[in-house]
Amino acid sequence: MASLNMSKRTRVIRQKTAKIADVARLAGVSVATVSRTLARPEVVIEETRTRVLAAVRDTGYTPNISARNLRVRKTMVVLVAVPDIANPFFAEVLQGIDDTLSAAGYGLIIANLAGSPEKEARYVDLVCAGQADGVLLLCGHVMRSPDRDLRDAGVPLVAACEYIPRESFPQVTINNVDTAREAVRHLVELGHTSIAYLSGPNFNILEQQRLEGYRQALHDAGIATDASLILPGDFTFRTGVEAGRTLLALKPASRPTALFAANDEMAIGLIKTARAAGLQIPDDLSVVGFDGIAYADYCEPTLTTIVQPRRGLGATAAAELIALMTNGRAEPQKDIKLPAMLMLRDSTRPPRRSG
Amino acid sequence: MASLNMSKRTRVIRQKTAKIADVARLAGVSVATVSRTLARPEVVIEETRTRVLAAVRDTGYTPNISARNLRVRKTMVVLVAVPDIANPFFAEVLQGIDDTLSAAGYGLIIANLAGSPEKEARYVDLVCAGQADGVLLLCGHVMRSPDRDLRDAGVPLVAACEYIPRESFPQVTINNVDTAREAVRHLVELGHTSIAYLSGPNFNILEQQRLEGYRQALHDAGIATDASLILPGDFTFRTGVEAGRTLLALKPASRPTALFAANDEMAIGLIKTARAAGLQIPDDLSVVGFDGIAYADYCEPTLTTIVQPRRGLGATAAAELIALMTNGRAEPQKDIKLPAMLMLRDSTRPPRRSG
DNA sequence: CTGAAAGCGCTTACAG
DNA sequence: CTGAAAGCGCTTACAG
Repeated sequence: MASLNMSKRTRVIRQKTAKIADVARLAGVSVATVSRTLARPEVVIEETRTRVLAAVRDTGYTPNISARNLRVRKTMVVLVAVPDIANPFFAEVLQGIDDTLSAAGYGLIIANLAGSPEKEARYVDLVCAGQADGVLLLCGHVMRSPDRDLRDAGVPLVAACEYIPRESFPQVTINNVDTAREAVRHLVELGHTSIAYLSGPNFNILEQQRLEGYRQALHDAGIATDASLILPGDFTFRTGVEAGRTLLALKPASRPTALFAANDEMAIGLIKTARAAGLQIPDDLSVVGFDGIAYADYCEPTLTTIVQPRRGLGATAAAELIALMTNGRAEPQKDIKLPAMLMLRDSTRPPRRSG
Repeated sequence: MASLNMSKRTRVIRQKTAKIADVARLAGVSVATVSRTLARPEVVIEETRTRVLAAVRDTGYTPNISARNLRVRKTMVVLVAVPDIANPFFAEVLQGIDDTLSAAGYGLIIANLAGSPEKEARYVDLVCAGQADGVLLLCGHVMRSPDRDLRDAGVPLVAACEYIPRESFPQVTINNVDTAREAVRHLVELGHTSIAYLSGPNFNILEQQRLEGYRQALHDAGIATDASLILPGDFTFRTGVEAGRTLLALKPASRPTALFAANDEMAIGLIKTARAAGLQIPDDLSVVGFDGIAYADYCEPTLTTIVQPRRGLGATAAAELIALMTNGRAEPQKDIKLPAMLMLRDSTRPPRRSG
């Protein structure tokens, strides 16, 4: 019994990992040579290289990264600040980031801000302590802690998705104004003249830009903006449902024939509510969303929307950051816009009594 | 002009960060005392502590984590292996993990396996190189590289969501068999006797368990399993749509009156297809899903489904791992089951010609 | 092409 | 209660 226990225990003991000195001893060379062989094999003569590589294999050696990092003052880690990791939109952007970063040998620390200043502060401190070589900001602001600002950390910063005004680091976004304008123009071209807007939260830059695009498109078409057609929302399904109720409460005659929602989730909530009350989509109401989440293609009717290049946004931002971390020097201000696409589906058509 | 350039450049220079020796000098103590003051303040007399803390503040000192890790042989990092980071299901589990881990001071490296053996191997090597203190497996298997197995890394492992058979580390899951059985029993109790099953991929453990639950429930009810009512799927919306078509191709008389889908996405795809062809849900066909994704509450009709405690799964698994990393010793085999809940919504009701 | 040695920034017995 | 010193595992000028 006792011996059985013992054998169970021994399995748990951490295997002592080989260090560079072990490899050197086995290969009969100095640690410097082992290090060189691994870093720049071409600088070592073939015979040595063969011996070292064999010793590496036999010992199962992998370099201790903490030690290397301490020595070269790099971490090979990038911090990615996301507002909410559970949001599928960011999950796909993260995929693009992860692909690019991990291919270049970088690790990824995900800072899920989740609206918590404490978490944000902790992550700022982490970066200031030199735990990351660069930061990718998907959160629409430069992170802060009570007594520090991420800009003081001395590592490159790149923003993506949510543009941060008045900053000099590279930013990778879509043109929200123009794209929103295109979405609304689509409704105008179908013959709609009474077009509502379902907004995001006022303070949000994406909301501000999409609202601006809506305004411009109406202006282009010579349609006056009607403040009563701007419905408040906050990007959640729930506020989409509420906006649907607001719309239903209007007299049919004064009801808009089309609506542009600042994101898909709200659009889908609104459609669901409107249909439940007997409104036909798109016959009675055309709806355009924004984002291109997977569900926009699953719902009933499928949603006409602006599809953002999510993986592309992530991958491009990551590539920018890698360039910065590698060059060590900040580039001149760089503002990269990626194309977004209006995806026509079943939720839009000309108004019933058009022309 | 030149001087303007110069000043722009200097802003970019990395601020030299204070090290422990700087603090020690300023406070007039040894580095050992600074280290102690930070690690165990009570062990230092008040006057010293005050001086050290002031010096820390004045220099803006934060410990270099690579150096500390090298010294104490810890990383304070946990690797989380997820099959697909873009899957909202895992995103929410990740939230629970992140909450628990970051509260305990651990960082999070997300290994997005994405079906790539190369990535998997890279992450295994990373852990074997001592870059993480523990690993959370959400991927249903113990990670491997061509020449290594994660079990050899010598760090604690904990699995969650997808049970891994024949392993001795803690696992945190729901009881898929019993829960699936409960879902099907609900259909039986409504009076259904012809109940189809829309499956996941055969090799997947979750699929196997849910299928088993389906079988048991039918057996409990004295209903013979009909192989023709088991429709193939792979957890994607697309295969849900295909299964919907298969169902529609059947003669109405031989069509099942209810269906249990191994996950929500397939259920929603199937419902959409069935409705488009004129089938009434739930009148002509009752549908139960599995998972409780957000969209199950948005779609039309809302989906009766098994809601998994996603954050709870993540948080519990993280807590287990922390315990293991802290104790340093493996616990006896631990199999934690969290309760999942059948959420009744609008997609189920008694069959038309019941009784 | 290779080795000896310094040093990255910390923590922790060991003395005192 | 505090300090001097060793050492964590690497990389990289500097010689030769």
